[in-house]
Amino acid sequence: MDVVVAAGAEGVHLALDGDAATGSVVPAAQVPDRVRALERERPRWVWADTAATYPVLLRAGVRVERCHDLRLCHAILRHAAATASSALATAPPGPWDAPAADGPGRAPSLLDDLAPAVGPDEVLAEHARQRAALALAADPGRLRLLLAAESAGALIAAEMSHDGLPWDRGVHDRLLTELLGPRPPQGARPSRLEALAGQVRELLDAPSLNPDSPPELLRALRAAGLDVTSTSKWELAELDHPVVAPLLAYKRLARLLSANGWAWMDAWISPATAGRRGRFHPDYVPGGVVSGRWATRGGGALQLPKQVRGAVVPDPGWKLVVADAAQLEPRVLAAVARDEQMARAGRGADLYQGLVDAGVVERRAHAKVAMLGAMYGATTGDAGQLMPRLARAYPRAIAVVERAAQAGERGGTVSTWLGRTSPPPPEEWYAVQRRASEADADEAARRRARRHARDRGRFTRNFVVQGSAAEWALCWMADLRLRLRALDDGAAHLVFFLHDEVIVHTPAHLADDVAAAAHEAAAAAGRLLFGDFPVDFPLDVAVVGSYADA
DNA sequence: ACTATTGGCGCG
DNA sequence: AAAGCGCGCCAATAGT
Repeated sequence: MDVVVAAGAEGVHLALDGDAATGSVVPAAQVPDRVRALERERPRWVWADTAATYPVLLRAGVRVERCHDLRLCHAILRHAAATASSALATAPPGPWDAPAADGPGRAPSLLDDLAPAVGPDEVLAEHARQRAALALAADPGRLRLLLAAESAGALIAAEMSHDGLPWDRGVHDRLLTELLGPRPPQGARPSRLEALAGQVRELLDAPSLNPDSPPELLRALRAAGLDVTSTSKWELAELDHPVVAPLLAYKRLARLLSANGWAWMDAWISPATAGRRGRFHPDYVPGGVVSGRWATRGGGALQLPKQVRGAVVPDPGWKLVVADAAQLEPRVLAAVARDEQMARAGRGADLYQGLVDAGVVERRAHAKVAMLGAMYGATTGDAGQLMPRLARAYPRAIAVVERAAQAGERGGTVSTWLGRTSPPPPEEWYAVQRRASEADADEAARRRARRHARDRGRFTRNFVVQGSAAEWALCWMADLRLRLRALDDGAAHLVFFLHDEVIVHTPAHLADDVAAAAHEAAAAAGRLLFGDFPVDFPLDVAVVGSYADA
């Protein structure tokens, strides 16, 4: 059963089975109670924008099992090759093509969230357009699954933002103090950082140098006789000079301070209360990356450095279950390509070791660099050298990424396993190609065009793998969420997601059940996407009292 | 004084 | 200065 939810001038419309005639209009304040009551029938909630609507329900203590997010699904169907001829895809841009509005904090009420342009009639119309577009697809099952997974992801993102990642401010402060020195007054450098800056100035004989300024630092390095073209740590690490060690230490600590220092803690970590740690509330953006990966807005949740993960600590009596999928992308590639040989290499817990055992490469490190090179489009270095051996051992898998790269180089699009289609190149890209193919094009123009073409090829090559892996991860997480809801009293809940890794916050006595659920969900996601194709998705799972111990 | 870009680096 | 993809964020700097 579908229940369509849409805000109108007189109240919020709730229509059963997409039929406006059977619907009712209720004041916004009563919506959470009505949703709670209807949820007992386990409907699929159809609404314009989970990020706008669901936080309101969550704040009222209401959770739902399933939804269909029209905005996210519109974006997929609008660009999918499989629905390219639909009315939805061929219409001029409309309200559904607007980017996601701001995050969870923006929504004072259901009524205010949904612009009149997307009133009840328009919501019903869009739902109908999406059904019509799906009906047109040659293989609608996959797209249907993608839309369900994307929508489930939207629910999870809102729930995780609402619940927050448990965070111990005391541990965080101790970490910072040990590494940087005590918290300084506003604007001042912490003592340890200031000491390192002093050493750098001394060793470079540059008494007024600001080491945070790349141009200044580069000039000082060159004045000291060092042959560098940038101030990046890769280049600095090559040098043999006493300034290298303190400078790299400075950069590392300066980064920690600016990205995840005390100011960040004050801005992003809510205070602890009795028996409960503080919380980090990231603002996730499902579908925020073209490949289907999530992005975040503010807080940098997807870049939490290993340095501060010790501050992620469960509430007293609770545990963190940290689960990540081992070598997800190559396994997904094997499945997408139906490459049984490569899937066989991944039968154990370590696909890279599997390549060694199969005699494809001598060392595990080579297997890793070769696989990454195949998926990212490496042409030089170790990765480039190893490509022919990989292609000989796994021709089907390599053919998939090569075909994707060729499509991109020609300016075409590619699609993931479930049918998310890559964006076409920007107009500028075509202009560059046209210029190079004119009769009087010079060598520079042709080189430029070839470089653009290869850049595009690497993007589409990676898109099919990264995007299909993102689909597996969404299915995994959605399945795990349902298992957690069914577990005991439903207390265990997802608190973090990072592309191929999740963290569940759980009462300690349920931790083993949660770990088992994570494994079961991984197997279920593999079957859901790839049927009986024999590919494994093993997890590394740890039950810990700190994220640093995972 | 303000906004946009750049260099650099964190994560997968 | 990364080789080889995808992001977001910060401080400094360039541009207006």
